[in-house]
Amino acid sequence: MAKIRKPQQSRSKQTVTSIVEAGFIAVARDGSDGLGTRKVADIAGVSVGTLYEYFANKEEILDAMNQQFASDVVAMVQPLIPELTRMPPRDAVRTLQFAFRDLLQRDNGRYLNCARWLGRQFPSAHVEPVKRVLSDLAMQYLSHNPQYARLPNIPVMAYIIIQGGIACMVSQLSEDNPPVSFDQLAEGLADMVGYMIEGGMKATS
Amino acid sequence: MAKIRKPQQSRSKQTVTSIVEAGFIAVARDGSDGLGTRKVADIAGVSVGTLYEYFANKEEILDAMNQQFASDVVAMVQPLIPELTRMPPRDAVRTLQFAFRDLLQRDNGRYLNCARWLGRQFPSAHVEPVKRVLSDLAMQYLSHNPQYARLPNIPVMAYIIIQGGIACMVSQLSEDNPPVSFDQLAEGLADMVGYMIEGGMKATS
Amino acid sequence: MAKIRKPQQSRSKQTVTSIVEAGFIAVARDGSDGLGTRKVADIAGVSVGTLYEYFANKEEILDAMNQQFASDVVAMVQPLIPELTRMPPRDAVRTLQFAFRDLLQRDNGRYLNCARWLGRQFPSAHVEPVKRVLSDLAMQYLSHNPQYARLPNIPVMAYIIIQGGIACMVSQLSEDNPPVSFDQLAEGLADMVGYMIEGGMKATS
Amino acid sequence: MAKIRKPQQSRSKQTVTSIVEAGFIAVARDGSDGLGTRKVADIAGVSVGTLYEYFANKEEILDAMNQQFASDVVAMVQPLIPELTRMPPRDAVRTLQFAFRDLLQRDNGRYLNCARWLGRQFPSAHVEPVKRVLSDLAMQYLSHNPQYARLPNIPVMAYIIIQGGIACMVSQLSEDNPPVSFDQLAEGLADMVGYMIEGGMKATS
DNA sequence: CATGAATGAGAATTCATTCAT
DNA sequence: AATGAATGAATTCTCATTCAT
Repeated sequence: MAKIRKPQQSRSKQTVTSIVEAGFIAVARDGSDGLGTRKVADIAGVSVGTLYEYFANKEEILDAMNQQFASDVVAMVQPLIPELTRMPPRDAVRTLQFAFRDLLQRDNGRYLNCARWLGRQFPSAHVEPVKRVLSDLAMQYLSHNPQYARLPNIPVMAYIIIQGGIACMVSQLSEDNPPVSFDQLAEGLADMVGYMIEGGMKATS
Repeated sequence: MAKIRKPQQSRSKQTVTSIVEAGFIAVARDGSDGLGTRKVADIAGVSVGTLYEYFANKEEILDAMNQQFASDVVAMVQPLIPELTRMPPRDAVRTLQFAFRDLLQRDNGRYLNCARWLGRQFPSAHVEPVKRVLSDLAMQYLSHNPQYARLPNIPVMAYIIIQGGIACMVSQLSEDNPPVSFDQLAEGLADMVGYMIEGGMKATS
Repeated sequence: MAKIRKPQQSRSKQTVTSIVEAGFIAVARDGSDGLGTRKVADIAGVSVGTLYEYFANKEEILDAMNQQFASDVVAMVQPLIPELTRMPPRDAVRTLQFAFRDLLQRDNGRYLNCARWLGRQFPSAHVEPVKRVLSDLAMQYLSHNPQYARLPNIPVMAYIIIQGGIACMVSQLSEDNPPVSFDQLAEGLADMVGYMIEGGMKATS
Repeated sequence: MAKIRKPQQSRSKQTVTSIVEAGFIAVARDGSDGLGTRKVADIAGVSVGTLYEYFANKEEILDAMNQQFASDVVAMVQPLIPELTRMPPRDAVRTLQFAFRDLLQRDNGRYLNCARWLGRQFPSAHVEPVKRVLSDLAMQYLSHNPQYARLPNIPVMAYIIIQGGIACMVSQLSEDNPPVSFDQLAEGLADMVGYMIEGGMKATS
């Protein structure tokens, strides 16, 4: 039953890390077919057996990758919150986008490739912390800028901006000949949020 | 080498159709694992051998599915254009969204499931006609509503609306407990476009 | 679901046969480790894939072997019944034992090796027909020799003779230097049954 | 090469014991798949490394289990001999059977499970001492009851009774719905021996 | 002495593709 | 044209055994 060992020595902790690492490299290299256990083990420089010492199956590797992504997102957003809350919406959106792009492109586009190839099976679980930090950001932003609190449909608009915004960024960054540059996209999204807020404010005034 | 026959007789054409059909059914039933050649052949009611008479490999079936999707999109949008061009932006966006939802959900969510499970490998090729018809729609809309032609950044905004909008819809329709209803989403996107246009118009006036 | 094809062409029926055949050969050659899918496929002269066309898994091959054994036992006992019922008990037991030995040693000890190596997992299922034919034999013997019907404990004695007798034969035939010869064993068992009947008859007279 | 230590200290002896113990527990729990080195080591509460300090390989653990079984049989039979030699045959057989059943069922059916799952590979070696004690029993019985010494075929009959009797007991105790109870079986075997002796005596008188 | 991380050959099973009929 | 039997490389996962610490 309790067959998977939690790493107890520092050597084994390193092994776990290198396997997850290898998972990212494999996806980056070979797309959605890259997550073969053999391939991952090879890249990690360990044997298949070792891989299975720490992960019950293929799935769990993907889970670990997810988890790492989620915590990296949190680690990126969290410290930005104070800064963002002091910006006007447009600037905040722009700033967040560039930060997000950097995250997506970090380590040879590690996360970008996952989003690209693994689609829906990538952010399968572990999205909770991400939702929490984004929700936290929204809350703090509103309490620092209470004038926006009377905007209508905040949850819906947030859903659109987040889901749509991320999709746009992933799409743009993945395309070989993107019809719009990332800067244009960022500016566009910022404008869009700006207009939306201005429009929404007027509508409820 | 030139082994794949182009179907020239009606029976053959029917076979090809049923294979592509089977592809959709398979994905709907078994997700991303559904596209096994055996499974598809079984569902189509033909033998594996027959399948390979018409498709050189697995890939080509997916291609054909893509192609059908693309032409269905075109077939859906094309006839709507005259109607849409006569609507105010908000209504046009809303109408388009509902039409798109119907398309995604047609035949037991055939296309929705493809977008859901096959991710980026689904709209791999054959997007050209889709781009063309959307671009056509935009052109015609602008020539019927010339006042919007001076909006800034139309291509960028279109990119955002289309990529982001589709992603939002697919996401919303795929979720088990979506945090926002489809109607709310449609209204939100419509508002967003509305605000954007109003804002953009003012900015350039 | 219905993935395993029932052989429809004569070629495939031959394939199934040769796979089961190979199962027996493999066990005879390599003991309990012989039932590897690869090994069996090799011996059968087919590829692993082909093996899995007809058997869902390893288990099913063993099942088929069982089934064949069971039907061979029935085919051996059935036609002997008329003859056996006309013999005195001692002779009947002896005759049956030699028939059984021949069956166990047929085809290079095919069944003997299975009993030897696979132990309890061999006669896992499909024993029903065997039980039926033995019970049939007993019935017919008693109705032809009604004087024995008043023997006490017939079911218990039958259990002992059958289970014990088979175990003795398998054991004797498997040993490299058996302490008793098969003929001695046969004679001994026959005597034992004889004494038992005589004793039992006297006890109830 | 001479790597395996003979346990010389009491702690080591305890370790060896607990490993063999674990072997029995593992088989009882998981059947023939239970004898994995990992599993045994876990149950024994030692590491795999330690296991290999005392046993060169899996085989040797099984050997040790065999050996223990053999010595337990001897330890059970030996002290019964004086008592048994003073009983009439029927009682002696019955007594021995119940003693044997107790041994098979001891410690949650430890030995019964081994006989059940490991089949022929269980009493692989180390049967010599068992044979010796049984032969000793027979000798002593005959010298205390010399009237039976003129029975014909004593070795053959003994073979049948022992091999057949054990098989019957293991079979009966292993079955979920045994067609005969253990008591019936014991009585039946006792009767059988009784009849055999009576018959045999008469035959040679 | 003891540990447990690491190994890697090998097992079962799948699946895209080919080919004889 | 159509069939479906056959293929075999590739994949996931296991387990007896070794070895550095």
